[in-house]
Amino acid sequence: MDSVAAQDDNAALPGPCSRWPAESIGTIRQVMARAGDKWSTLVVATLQDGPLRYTDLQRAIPGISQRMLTLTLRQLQRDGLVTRTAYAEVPPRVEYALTALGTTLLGVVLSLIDWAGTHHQDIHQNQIAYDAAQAD
Amino acid sequence: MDSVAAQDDNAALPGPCSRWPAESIGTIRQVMARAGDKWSTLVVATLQDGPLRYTDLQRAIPGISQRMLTLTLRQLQRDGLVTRTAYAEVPPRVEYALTALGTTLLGVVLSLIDWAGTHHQDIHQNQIAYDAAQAD
DNA sequence: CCGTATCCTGAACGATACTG
DNA sequence: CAGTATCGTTCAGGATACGG
Repeated sequence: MDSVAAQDDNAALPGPCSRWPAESIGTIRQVMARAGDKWSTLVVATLQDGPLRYTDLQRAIPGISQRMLTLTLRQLQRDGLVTRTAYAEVPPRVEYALTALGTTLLGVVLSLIDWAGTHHQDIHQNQIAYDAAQAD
Repeated sequence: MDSVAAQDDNAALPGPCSRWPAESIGTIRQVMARAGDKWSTLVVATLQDGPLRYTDLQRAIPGISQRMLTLTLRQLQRDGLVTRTAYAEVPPRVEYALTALGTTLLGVVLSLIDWAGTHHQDIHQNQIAYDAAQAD
């Protein structure tokens, strides 16, 4: 098992003259580590229409490795964002689903994805323009 | 300078689909690399009230290194999310500000931060419960 | 079918030193 | 003041192989 880096830096940082309340930095960072993680985001978004099995998730998310899928699911489960339900059958079946909390995150994630779809073309053009300007 | 890895994944994201259109994965990943990055997020959020100078940003964001601040600003600038304005004065002054596009991202980012503030306590409790269950 | 265990590489990041 | 250049480390994450 890899290190999971679940460190709790909710404690205040020593930085008096910050615009950001120092304690919120840790909070934001913690949330970003989950809500901003590309695999977590994709898994949450993929579960939006209902429970899915491990293999279904793997097929639904091209490019994810077994390792990262398992790791991501464990994190989400630990955070209470998804549930894992194993059915004692043959062959074995395991289903993952969003919790109520996970569903609240889904809203935010979908906003992000929506923003992506709306603006990625603009961004791409900006990048081309910027790179062209640098080439001078 | 670090590699910038500006890979080109095209195709628009049409809308919610039960399975992920493979071509949208790249798009999402690209956006996540910006909108989900902790430093980018913090910089954008810090610029919400108006333009700031390099040093101000550094003070406003505890824990960011010079290197990452510069790198993050360059990325955001390249994506057309922030502007860089240098005034030919003595001493030199450079101001960074959100573009219109950057402001649209700000909304999403603030949602994310809001979600963080609302639920991080729950998440923390879930983690404790999960860890306790594992300890058996 | 649903994972876990191990190895390994390259990218991210911080620290430090230097410049216009 | 506002960066750039370089180095060293850490670690995320892919590939692979194996177990329940």
